[in-house]
Amino acid sequence: MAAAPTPGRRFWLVKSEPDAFSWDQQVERGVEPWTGVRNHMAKANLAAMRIGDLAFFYHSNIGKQIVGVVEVVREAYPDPTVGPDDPKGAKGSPWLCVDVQAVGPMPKPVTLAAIKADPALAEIALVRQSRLSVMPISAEHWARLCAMGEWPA
DNA sequence: GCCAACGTTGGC
DNA sequence: GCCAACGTTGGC
Repeated sequence: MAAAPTPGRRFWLVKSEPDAFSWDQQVERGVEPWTGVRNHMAKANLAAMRIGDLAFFYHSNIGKQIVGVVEVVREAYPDPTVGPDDPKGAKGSPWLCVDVQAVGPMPKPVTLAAIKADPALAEIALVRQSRLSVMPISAEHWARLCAMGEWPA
């Protein structure tokens, strides 16, 4: 069961529309570059990720639930999907991506409805900033969400 | 399909 | 630098 979190390890949540990139695809590929983030706050969060950090994999729009856990295996580097004619990529610093590896599926996916129904989770960014696609999760919230999902580690 | 939230763009 | 218009995201 859950030992104390590794010191220094931080926790995140990343969103993907399963139509575009799903948990099943993440599992098939193992390691996958997390690309396409075009929001400065989300970019700052990518830049803060360290190898060994863990993130919930959340399906937005379809499912609206946490379906798995991934681990950061490569820290932030320039997003190769930014084209030279990308209006957002052309100016200023490049957009970033990280590589993540599937760790395992959430035994019991944690739905947005369940998260919203839990007063202890009322402050998480998933609820408060619904449009942010990469966000930090506190150790306390991580533990609670893991418990809700019956995550074995 | 609608709408709220919110980031971006462009006129001034 | 302000702010209205517009586009996008994502929940409902």
